[in-house]
Amino acid sequence: MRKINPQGRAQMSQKQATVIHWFRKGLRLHDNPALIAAVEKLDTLPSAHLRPIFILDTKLVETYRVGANRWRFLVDSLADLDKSLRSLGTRLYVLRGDPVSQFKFALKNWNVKLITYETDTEPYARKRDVEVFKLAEEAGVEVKYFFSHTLYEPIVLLRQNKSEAPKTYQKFLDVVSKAGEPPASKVAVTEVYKQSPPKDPDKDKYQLPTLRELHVDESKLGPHLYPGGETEALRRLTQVMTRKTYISNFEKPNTSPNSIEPSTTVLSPDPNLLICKQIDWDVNPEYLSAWAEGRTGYPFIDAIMTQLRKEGWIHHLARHAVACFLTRGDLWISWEEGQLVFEELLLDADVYLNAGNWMWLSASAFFHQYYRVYSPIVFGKKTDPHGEYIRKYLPKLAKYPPNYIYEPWTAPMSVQKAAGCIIGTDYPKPIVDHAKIHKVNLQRMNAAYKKVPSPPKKNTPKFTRASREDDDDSSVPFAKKFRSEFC
DNA sequence: AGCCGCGTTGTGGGT
DNA sequence: AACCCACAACGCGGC
Repeated sequence: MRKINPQGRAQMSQKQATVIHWFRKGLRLHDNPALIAAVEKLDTLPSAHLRPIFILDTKLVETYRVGANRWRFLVDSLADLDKSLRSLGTRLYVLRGDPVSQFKFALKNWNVKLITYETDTEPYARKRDVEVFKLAEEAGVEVKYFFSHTLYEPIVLLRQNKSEAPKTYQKFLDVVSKAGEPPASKVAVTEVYKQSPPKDPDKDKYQLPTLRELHVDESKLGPHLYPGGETEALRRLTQVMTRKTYISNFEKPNTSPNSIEPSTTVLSPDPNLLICKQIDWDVNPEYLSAWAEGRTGYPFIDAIMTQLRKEGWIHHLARHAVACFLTRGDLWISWEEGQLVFEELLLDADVYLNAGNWMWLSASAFFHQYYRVYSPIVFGKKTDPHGEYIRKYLPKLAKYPPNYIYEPWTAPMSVQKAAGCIIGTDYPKPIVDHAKIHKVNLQRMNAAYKKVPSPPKKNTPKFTRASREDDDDSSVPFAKKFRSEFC
């Protein structure tokens, strides 16, 4: 007669197969290929248990600077996700601790058959995922990951660009245009178990986090304008999509102050990916105020700055001319000073467009042909040879003949007297000699561009160039392929 | 969405 | 008719 001992029975129940879907960023049921893959796996494993998990990295909670509102957004999102999962006969299991330890525990105790997740390209996530992947590999457990956080697989785009991130807008467009159509979105998961759900062995464990647990100082919470969660997000999306005028005008953001929050991915603060060239700009309050107040002695520049100050709008090429003059062209003052003046004076100032355009024009980012220097004398002549624009905004110079109006300091004294405007008395002499200073500045730009940026920290996961053989998925073991892309 | 100097080519008037 | 010459227009490379 065989003895049945309770321990053995417990052991038997632990043998129930488990499929893990690891939620990280994509806290949603719709358009979630990794969740779909997890659910599909259940078909081949009768009575298997799905564990949708979220790991609260407690060390991160203690050290990562996240505001109260953002923590609340996460708590909201997880609660909404849990609610949706419960309606499908499952739930969210919130594990606590470092992800590697949590997976060690799970792999040891849950008879895991498959782990699925959505890829995350942030450095912290890549390092974490590589470690978890190794653990799973050692345990002989299959892992499936999917690119669904971004429209395209970043690795594929990188490969198309020789494994380098595009740093100009044109390059970015080129790369995307060769990538073809992004994959179609996936329908929401609406069913998990075909039969009645297996019993939850951890009914009272792995509960949702609370604000208190996350040390949220509730006095720092702002009004609850944007609750987190898939349900609320879809509601807002649906609502926006009914506003046809808003949508059709969205490409012209200058008409709409209430735009959707911009993505911050392009301006990542990661110090290893510094986008902005670090240039040794001068601090020169005299030059700065002369520029801002339209008394540089260059009529074309001063006329533009006068129009800006008086009327609040200047043509975009005029913006180019004065931005170049302030920064790399002549005065060698930081674009951030110019940004502040434009922000103060431009009726159409948009903080992101303004900052981006100043970086562009100063050749600090996106645009790098720094030897393309606008002349404060000849640039305006091409479209206004008689200087009518200058006459309008600088009436002191209105009587200068066309051949002197762009550089009145070259006019003979007789001409200056006849025009009723003595240079150096009635209108300033040029504060810099453009012909000389722009050459000096070219050398300074040259030096700034030659300066090697500080090397990336060691151990930072880095995209490496994949060899041609790796393109054939079937010939390369999954783990090797994964490492070649993520380690 | 630069500017300059240089060389080449084209043009028109004059000898 | 053939040639000279000044000048404009254009393309290119370097910064």
